[in-house]
Amino acid sequence: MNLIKKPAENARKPAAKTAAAPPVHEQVYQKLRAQILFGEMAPGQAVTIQGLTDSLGAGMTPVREAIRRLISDGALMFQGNRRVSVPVLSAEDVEQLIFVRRTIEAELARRAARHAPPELVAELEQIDAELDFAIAAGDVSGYLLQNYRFHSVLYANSQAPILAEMAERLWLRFGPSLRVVCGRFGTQNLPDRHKEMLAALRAGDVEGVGLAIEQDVDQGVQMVIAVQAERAVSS
Amino acid sequence: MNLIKKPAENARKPAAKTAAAPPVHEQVYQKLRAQILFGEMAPGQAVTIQGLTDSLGAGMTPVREAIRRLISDGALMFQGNRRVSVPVLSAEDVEQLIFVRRTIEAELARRAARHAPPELVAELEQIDAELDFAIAAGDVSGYLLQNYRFHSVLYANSQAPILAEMAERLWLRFGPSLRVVCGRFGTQNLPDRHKEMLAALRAGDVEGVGLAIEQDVDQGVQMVIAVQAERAVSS
DNA sequence: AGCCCGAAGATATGATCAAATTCCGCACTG
DNA sequence: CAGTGCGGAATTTGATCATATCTTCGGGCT
Repeated sequence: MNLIKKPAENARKPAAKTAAAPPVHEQVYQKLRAQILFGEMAPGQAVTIQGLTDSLGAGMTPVREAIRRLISDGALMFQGNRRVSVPVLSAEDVEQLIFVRRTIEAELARRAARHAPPELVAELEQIDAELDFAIAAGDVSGYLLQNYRFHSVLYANSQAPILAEMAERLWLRFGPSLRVVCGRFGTQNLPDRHKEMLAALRAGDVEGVGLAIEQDVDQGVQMVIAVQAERAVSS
Repeated sequence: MNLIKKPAENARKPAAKTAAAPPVHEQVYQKLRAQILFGEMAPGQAVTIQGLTDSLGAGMTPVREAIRRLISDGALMFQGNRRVSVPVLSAEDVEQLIFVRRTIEAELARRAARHAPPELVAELEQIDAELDFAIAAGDVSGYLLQNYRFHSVLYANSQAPILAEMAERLWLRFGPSLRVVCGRFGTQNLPDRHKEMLAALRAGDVEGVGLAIEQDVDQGVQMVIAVQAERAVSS
């Protein structure tokens, strides 16, 4: 058997309730999720279980579970013959996704706007400022992170957890493509409607908030479509 | 590394390629999915891994993966302390779900209507006939199955796989509650808008098809809400 | 009532089996 | 003689299971 006894000395948990570490499969899921969401994985890239077991230092069962969840999320794709990869969005995919994103995210924005506490407005302004800073600095990762946070925080305050979760899933599908867009256009040329949205939010203009978010979604997706078109020409 | 190299004799499998059985975790997923979709599991019912490993005769790894997928689908719920159960829909849940269902399913119906081959119409008529038969016979399981098939076949022909998949997920959330509704009202009092929808489909009335499906969804959800209200009173 | 202990169940690992892709050498053809 | 395609072994990776450890829950004892 194994001669080396495994280091069990960390087994002594302090008597205080130290937030009970989340299970490994959850940690793996969150890590992979972040990697996909922020474009650390390219569309089409292959994902192997064994590769992740040692890059993340986890056993295969937790990695397996995380991958299944991400496939169900649409963040990864099962390629028939038991291979897994990061999906490449087709024009049809984008067309369907934009429909749902517009509907759901606009609704979430309206709901958040309907009872937005002042602290929420302040937090969003803070995030948007950091976003502008990242754009000015040409910091692609920072841009992707803050842009995500802006929407995510807004939706988390819409009192509609199911819709918010659906929106998060949709963002997961766009993550890899968004990174490609940034690589192509740089951060300078990525307009958003956050300022308009914040103005409407301060004014209590619920419909205006929804409209601004809808246009924001549109603009983001337009960039993806533009890059797709370029790719199609060069192929 | 392991110093003992195992011989690794290659046992050549018989050449009979008999339809390549799907992996166990997929089979388990499909079975559980069907059980939830057709109301064989009650809302609130606890689900244990070990219970499934022997009721389905599978190992725990495949069962685990199937459960994670279903949790991600919203068909099961992770109860914080490592327990898993069939979710109970709250009034807020239903309110959010109805919004998405109306939007997505109406859109799917319109897309299917836009290029519906005659065979599709025939197939839907066939299914609707079987549905009526199940209603007349008071066959709850048959009703749930055929009602699901009616929508599922329609959406599968909408040339929008991503939207169709989202619709399937939404149906999974309603499955357990629908069974409860049938138990409460019987099959006799479950009106649908399938006849109107088929008429519009035959007439090529795209908007009419969308409207009929929207009303069909509404009616189904109204029943769920009604039962919820009853429960709330009795609690 | 509070505490301890045992049982049931969940999490995680590593081993083992199976499949698929890759790679390499060989023969065949132009 | 060189290039090309084919077949099979070797390697890589996925799938499944058996097992060990840890958590949580509930019952019984003080």
